Amino acid sequence: MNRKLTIGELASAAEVPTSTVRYYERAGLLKPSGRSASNYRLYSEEDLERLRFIRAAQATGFSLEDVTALLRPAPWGRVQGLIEERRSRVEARMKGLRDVKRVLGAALETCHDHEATGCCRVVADLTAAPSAKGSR
Amino acid sequence: MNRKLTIGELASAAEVPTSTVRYYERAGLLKPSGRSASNYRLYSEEDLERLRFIRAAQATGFSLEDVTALLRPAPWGRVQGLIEERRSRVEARMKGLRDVKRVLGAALETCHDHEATGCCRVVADLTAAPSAKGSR
DNA sequence: TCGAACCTTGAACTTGACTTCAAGGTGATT
DNA sequence: AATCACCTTGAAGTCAAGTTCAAGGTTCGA
Repeated sequence: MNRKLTIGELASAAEVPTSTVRYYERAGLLKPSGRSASNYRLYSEEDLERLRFIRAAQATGFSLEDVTALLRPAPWGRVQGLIEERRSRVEARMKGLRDVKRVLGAALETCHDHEATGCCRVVADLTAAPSAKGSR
Repeated sequence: MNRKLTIGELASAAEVPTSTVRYYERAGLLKPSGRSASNYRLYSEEDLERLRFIRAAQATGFSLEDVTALLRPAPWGRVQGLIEERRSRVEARMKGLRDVKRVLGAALETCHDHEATGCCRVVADLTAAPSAKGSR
């Protein structure tokens, strides 16, 4: 039990190419927890979870540098602040996504409205400018 | 009223460099709605909204190609399907973000727990592997 | 009428995130 | 003992998304 994975096993479990895993290692994001007698990289289940986290964070718009910061162990005391900061960045992204979703929903309605015209120029009202209003 | 904006005005309203605006034009994402007598680009409020949308979508992990697709007017009939597809991509990102958020929350707790150790290795339990569970 | 702060184009450069290549070693099967 | 699918390293190549550069034209306040 608790078997170690080779790079290929890890990679296919997380659905990333092995080349990417090696790249993440170069980038300091994911080090194998060991090496086999024949110098093969060996990874633990935690490494797999870490890799999955990297991909999840990245897929939602964080750069690898961001992810590095997200994953970096920090001396207690700073941790709380860091996490708060990280959470607020996530919040900001969520807001962005909600905007995008709203636009898509609105688009659907609008399209439906003038279905007759045969065409629809999505996205008329959008992110609702946060400041500087006056016209209209 | 309904004044047209120069590229600089547009850019500062949306907080992007003018070079980026020109780049988006090259990329086919945002064309000025007109030109001045002296060949300056001129943009409408709608262009500004479009630009803001581009940035919002992009900030949440969509590539410019994705955004192009999101914004492309489509013949009615295909629109509905396209929007559904786009919405599901947004949903996927939201889910990813929720995972990241959860991890950060968990991290905070964990840190708090062994505050005494002086250090915290964030992210032990993560995206909760969708399949292949058995250990632990 | 001058200078500062804008605008134009095209082309070259940069950065992040990978991918591909070359030249080999390893390990399981036949 | 061979073959094939894995693994190793280092270096080079690629692609998206900008940024920067060079060489000029424009607009506006002093």
